[in-house]
Amino acid sequence: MAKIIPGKSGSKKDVITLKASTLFRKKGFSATSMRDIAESIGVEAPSLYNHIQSKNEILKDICFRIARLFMGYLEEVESGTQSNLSKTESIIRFHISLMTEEYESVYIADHEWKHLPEPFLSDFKNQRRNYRSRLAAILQKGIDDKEISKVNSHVAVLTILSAISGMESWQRSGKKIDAKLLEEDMIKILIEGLRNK
Amino acid sequence: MAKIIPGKSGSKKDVITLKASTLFRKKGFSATSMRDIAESIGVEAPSLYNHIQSKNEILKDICFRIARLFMGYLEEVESGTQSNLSKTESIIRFHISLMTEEYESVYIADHEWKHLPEPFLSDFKNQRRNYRSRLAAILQKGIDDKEISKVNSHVAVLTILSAISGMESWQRSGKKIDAKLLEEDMIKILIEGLRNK
DNA sequence: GTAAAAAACTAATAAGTGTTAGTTTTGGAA
DNA sequence: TTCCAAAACTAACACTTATTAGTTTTTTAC
Repeated sequence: MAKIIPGKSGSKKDVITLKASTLFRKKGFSATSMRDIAESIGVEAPSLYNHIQSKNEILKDICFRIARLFMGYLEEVESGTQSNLSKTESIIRFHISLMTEEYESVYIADHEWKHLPEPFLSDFKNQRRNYRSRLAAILQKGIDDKEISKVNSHVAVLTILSAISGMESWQRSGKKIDAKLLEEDMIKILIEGLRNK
Repeated sequence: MAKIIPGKSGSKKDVITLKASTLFRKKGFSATSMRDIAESIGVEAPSLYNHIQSKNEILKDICFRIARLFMGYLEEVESGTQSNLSKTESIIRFHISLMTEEYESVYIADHEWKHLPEPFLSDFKNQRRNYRSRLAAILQKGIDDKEISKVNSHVAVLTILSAISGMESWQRSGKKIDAKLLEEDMIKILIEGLRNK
């Protein structure tokens, strides 16, 4: 009866992914059923299978799209010529902006990836590890140049990424704080915390 | 056949809660079945109901115990006479130490509370909000005293709590970094990021 | 050693899971 | 109008879910 109408979002698969993202973020991947997703679109559950292969595929698509975005930007920054502290700031800003623009997907890639089936789980974890150690390498260079204060670079990466990832709890909570202010204050705390004095 | 043997942990209910915590953290609350919990103890699922009321009760116990610990420490600090930056540091240190000592439970209280059934969900969210705004109040006083740099206090709270909450991903990853080093470096970044210059 | 209480067991329930099969409806092109 | 493919539908599958009922085993207390 009802029909999946692709909006500006693109294909019907995209509509499903979008609606599923909202639910995965709100209730978690495991607690979200295919019937939940179908209902939020206004369709019966089996109809979804005309457009997707499985529930897992939706999760996989979300996680790897986000991973690709982050990895792409990291590569851009790596080949740049700015100082390492400034490279770090660029990456933090990218994380924050992606978090504000696509926080449902970013949240899922951050918190629900553990439900990926193999071999995607291993692949994702590798990409994650790779990303973090390359970010740590940038920080380490900054530390060696005495531009960044002497801390364990992996701890610094952890601190940065976690701080940003927690933005989602603000995103949900009704935007009492202006997005730009949030970004600037968070940058201030993190960058001043890292800067060598 | 097998029997639930209460170790040093206390009652049999405590054993169940402990084993459940490990699974809830590893697989998530929804993806963990009562059979999973039972198996990890070496017992059949229905036997668990001699000691607990429901799966939800386990989650409730975990979340509220952690909430009580944090709230208790906050009250202690609030009534202290140290500077506000130093109060903040105490609280950060408490968070970090609880995270290293009881990271499974802390992780669950941090990430799985959304699966609490009403009215516990509302109660928990209220406590959470209350805790955060009281922590923000401490920071605000520090800002007014020009001891802490001028940032939005709620953003600062968010940054601090999220940074610490991310420690769990290190906890899991095989402790390559020494716990004390992690604590000191994280404190360094956060406190130097907050200190007024 | 025996009685009572605690805690395990098996069997079963009703509801929910992702997904498939087979069928009907829909929308666009000829 | 007719035809065809896309995409919806209903019915059903095999399985898993939390939990209950009823029973047997184990532990505790005397």
